[in-house]
Amino acid sequence: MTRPPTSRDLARLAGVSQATVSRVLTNNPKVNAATRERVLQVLKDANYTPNALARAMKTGRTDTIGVFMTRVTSPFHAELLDEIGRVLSSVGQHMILWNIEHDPEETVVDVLHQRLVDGFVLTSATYDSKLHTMALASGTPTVLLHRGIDGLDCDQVVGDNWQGAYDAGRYLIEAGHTDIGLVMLEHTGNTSRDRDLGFRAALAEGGVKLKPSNVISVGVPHADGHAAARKLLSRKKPPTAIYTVTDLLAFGVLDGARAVGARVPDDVWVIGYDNTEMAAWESFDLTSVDQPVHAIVEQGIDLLRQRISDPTRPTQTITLPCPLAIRGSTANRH
Amino acid sequence: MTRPPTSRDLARLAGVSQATVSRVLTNNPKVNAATRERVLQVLKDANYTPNALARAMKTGRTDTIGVFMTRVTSPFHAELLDEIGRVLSSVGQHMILWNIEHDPEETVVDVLHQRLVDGFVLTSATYDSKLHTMALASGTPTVLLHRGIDGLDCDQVVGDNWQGAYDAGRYLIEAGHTDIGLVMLEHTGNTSRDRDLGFRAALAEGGVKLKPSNVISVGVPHADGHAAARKLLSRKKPPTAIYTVTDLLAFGVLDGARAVGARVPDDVWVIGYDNTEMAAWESFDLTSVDQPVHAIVEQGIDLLRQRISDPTRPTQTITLPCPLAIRGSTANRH
DNA sequence: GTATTCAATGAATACGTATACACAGCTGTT
DNA sequence: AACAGCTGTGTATACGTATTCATTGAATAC
Repeated sequence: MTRPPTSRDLARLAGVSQATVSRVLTNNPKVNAATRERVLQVLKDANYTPNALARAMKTGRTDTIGVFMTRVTSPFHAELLDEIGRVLSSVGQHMILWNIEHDPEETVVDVLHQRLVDGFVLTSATYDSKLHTMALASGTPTVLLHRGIDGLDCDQVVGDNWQGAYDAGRYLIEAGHTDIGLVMLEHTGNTSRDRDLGFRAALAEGGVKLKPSNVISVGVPHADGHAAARKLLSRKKPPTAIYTVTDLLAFGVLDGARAVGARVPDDVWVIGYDNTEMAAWESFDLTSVDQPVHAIVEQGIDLLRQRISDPTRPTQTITLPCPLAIRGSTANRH
Repeated sequence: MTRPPTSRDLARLAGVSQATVSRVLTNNPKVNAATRERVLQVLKDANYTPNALARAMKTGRTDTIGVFMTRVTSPFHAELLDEIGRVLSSVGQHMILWNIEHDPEETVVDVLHQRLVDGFVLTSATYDSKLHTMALASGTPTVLLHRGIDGLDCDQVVGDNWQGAYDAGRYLIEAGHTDIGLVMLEHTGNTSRDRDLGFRAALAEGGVKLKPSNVISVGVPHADGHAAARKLLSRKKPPTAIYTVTDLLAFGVLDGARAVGARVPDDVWVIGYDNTEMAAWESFDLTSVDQPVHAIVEQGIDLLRQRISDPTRPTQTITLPCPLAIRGSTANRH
């Protein structure tokens, strides 16, 4: 098959007009049942599929959602992407994926005008602030998943980072820890910040002071968690618990602990954030604050689709609870 | 901006015809230099971007590549996806991503006819044999990355799995191992098979017999590697080395070893395949056969683009060497 | 000075679909 | 018997761009 058949070709075959074929395709009720049957048979025989481009040009809808991500190789991001793919597929939408680390900014901005997609999913809003600004300015329906921006007039679905962090802190306090390490991200953003503030709030409420020397700001990679742990645990009097704002950093901390000979949880407890699948691996067996990925994505895509069908509805921010998943890295002390 | 400006709008503004605007956009040389300047200025002022759909319909090219993957959350696949995104972006192509685990088969087949993409990248050819059959039958330019299919008339770029596995086996033999475990995948496919056969060939050549009870076929997940290790290592006389056909399984094996108290590499050596970033983490410190992901993707996309511009050129299969990356999980014995 | 080439541009069309509009045939009401 | 309403269908058009064709004016060649 060199050239795929068009609706006009099939109309001729079925002995009807192109318009009627189109009506059958769009389930237009104004078609005689017998005619519809006949046309459907012809379509099936020809193995016909409408040209998505032509359809999109006419209707202005592409059934495609643009997804912006960073660091696909990071465990949590991979799970997020996987879930986005699952949900979009289940509602019959395609996904165009852009990695804002690789794509030059101009490309990204251009895409907004090209009408290639019906809407945008942004998962790393804080990484590139220009992105959501441009997205909103373009008028394209947009939803922020996982990372939100306070006060932005845009649909958002995020985990309750403050609460999750607070619960983690409270858990440590109740277990009697008083010398606690905090590994946070240097770059500022809602997510990281709340995972920091909530934790501090719990400690303060429990009357535990967080020593400035116990707070370490690092970059994203595993190696940074590793370095932080070495720094914290090679002290004469190391903290008895370390909380990190991502699982990836926690994995690094666990490795760092191993490197300096500190036993987990006997010598030091470790808590991460995200509750990735890997946290359950025996190597890590990591207590972690769970992000309800499925619910975040499901509700986010739902908001997005609502906005696509009705751009005037008021924006909504949904915050979902993040329960603590307790594992061996914080086994109860005796 | 409710409706993005069209080339016709801008033509009016610039005092030229729509055709001239189009000529400027496509770098058609038959435009007066002064006119071109004037039009370009107007385009810039209006922040104009051509409608990608209309352009695609006219030219038959979408500048979009369709990528089919499975298990994005698997470390190697995530790295592969990341690299594909990087390379496509660098050549100005968009990426539509389908996860063939989530997308119903009919959807996948439909997409082939919709002309949404200029070409396909298949990264899990063996997982769903219908996919490449359909892709090729549709006449859409297609390249198989990472997983190839013997004798298929289709561009392919794969690592030399047989050689990589052979080298791994040879490395163990030369270190004096004689009781060796093999953890392979149950489902058949070129990749997994060659990673099996090459390894066996090395052992045979070295005069080492692979006990049937030392060969374990499992599924994909980490947990399966874990179970395999427990089975192998809880024997009265466990093997002194275990080779697995993926890093993910090797991570599971390392965890399993830890669970039964076997020390790595003192009691047992472990070798994986893929050389994922995680293999270098201290938790694992895994010796692994390296897959040249960057080269695979780079050359694969290159083949694909060549085929898009000239569909008649003969297909090509490129096989790239896979060197062994040696780490602590196989520290030299003394 | 006329004929011929050529550069630059506009007018018109096509890509494949969805849909507004027109119209034919039929039913049912008065 | 005439008219309004309804159903089903075809004709024509529009979406926004790229491109063929025709046209114009200028420049070159004799």
